[in-house]
Amino acid sequence: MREQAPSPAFRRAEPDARRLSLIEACARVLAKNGPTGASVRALALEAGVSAGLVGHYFGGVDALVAATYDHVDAQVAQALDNAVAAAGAAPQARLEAFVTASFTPPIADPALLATWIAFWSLVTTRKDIARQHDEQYAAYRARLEALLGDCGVPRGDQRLHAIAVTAMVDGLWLELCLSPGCFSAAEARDIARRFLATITV
Amino acid sequence: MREQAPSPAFRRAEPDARRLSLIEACARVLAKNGPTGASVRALALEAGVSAGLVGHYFGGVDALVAATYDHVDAQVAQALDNAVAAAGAAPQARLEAFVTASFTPPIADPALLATWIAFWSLVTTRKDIARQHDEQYAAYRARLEALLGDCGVPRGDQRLHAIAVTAMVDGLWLELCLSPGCFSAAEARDIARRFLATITV
DNA sequence: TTGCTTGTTGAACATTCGTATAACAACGCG
DNA sequence: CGCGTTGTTATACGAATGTTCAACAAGCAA
Repeated sequence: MREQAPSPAFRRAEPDARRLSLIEACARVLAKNGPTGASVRALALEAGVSAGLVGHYFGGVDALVAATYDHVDAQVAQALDNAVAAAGAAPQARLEAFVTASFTPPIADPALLATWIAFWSLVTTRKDIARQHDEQYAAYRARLEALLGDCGVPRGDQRLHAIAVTAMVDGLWLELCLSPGCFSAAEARDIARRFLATITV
Repeated sequence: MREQAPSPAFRRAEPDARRLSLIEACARVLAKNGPTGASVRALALEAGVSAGLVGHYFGGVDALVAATYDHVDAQVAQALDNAVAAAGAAPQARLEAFVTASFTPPIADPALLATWIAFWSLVTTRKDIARQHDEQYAAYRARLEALLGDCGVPRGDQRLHAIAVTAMVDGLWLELCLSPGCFSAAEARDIARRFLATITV
């Protein structure tokens, strides 16, 4: 009878896997305790690792928050693409699906908002993060412009209309997360649909 | 020859005046260093008082941030009212002035955004602050509903239209502060004006 | 002037923070 | 099997944090 195999005190992980677990832990901590509670130690505890690893992989909390934003943004983009794909081939339906998906559970989630707010709070202070924000925001608008183009919106009008639609969606999404009782997701969808109708007619 | 009059080591202030100086200091610190840099000591240093006073008047940073939000929000409301008053008597012009004023310097200011973000970061965590947010947001929408009503928008449509306009303004204002290079304040005004035209026609 | 009230300070406290570093151990490789 | 690499931990350290509290002094009243 052998002694019980000594369970490893820790396991090595693929760098990407470890990074991901820290990113997911960061999202959870931000959602639960807000930016104030996102200390190196709290993040490491949530991820089940030692505090040193945060510095080892990201060098600081700010970079981890930026990486978390990037990761969550990619998930949102994926969800939006799925919604568009599920909408079929009609350009109007695809555009509408893209826009209204922001008010459906995977995306309209106060937990996501926490990551967004933590990221926004860094935009003013750090120039590199401001650039990251510009890029990811431009990518969102570019996808929207393409969908608008498919609906027959002239190229010259696409930019401003994309800015308008983005603003509308962001504003509705923000308020839907901040005070869910004020209006419903269905109402947000209605508002967005009516606004799109004024553009793509 | 008398000795130099000993300059007071500190001066007593009216409670309200002291509170106000702390609030203004909080707004400056938030704009400069973000929510992370808004510690009790940093705030007291900026206000030129000892750290103990923050606790004495507000009990903590959170309450001070909430008071700062309240103060800045009142200033914004004042600026909006001024814009409406300066627009004359025509309901359409008054509504347009109310909406587009958000994209003009006193309001469209990244320094203001810092206070907003710090406040938003507390909404999810603290219930009392969530209530404060709901109230101030409802007040904004109520003013907007009144202006919409003056423009002939039926009472039954006012609520949803006010939500829509608020979302549009918030989204444009947010993005204008976060990445000022993406589009101009004049373009934001154009977008808002066109959207209002689809409502009040 | 004298005394009282209380706004204000400054120091002390226990925590918590970020970071650096030495020791450790998991895992691939020979 | 044993070795070396390096991901990981644990510890330690100084700095910064929030909070408390006794002592002080500004300003008013008598």
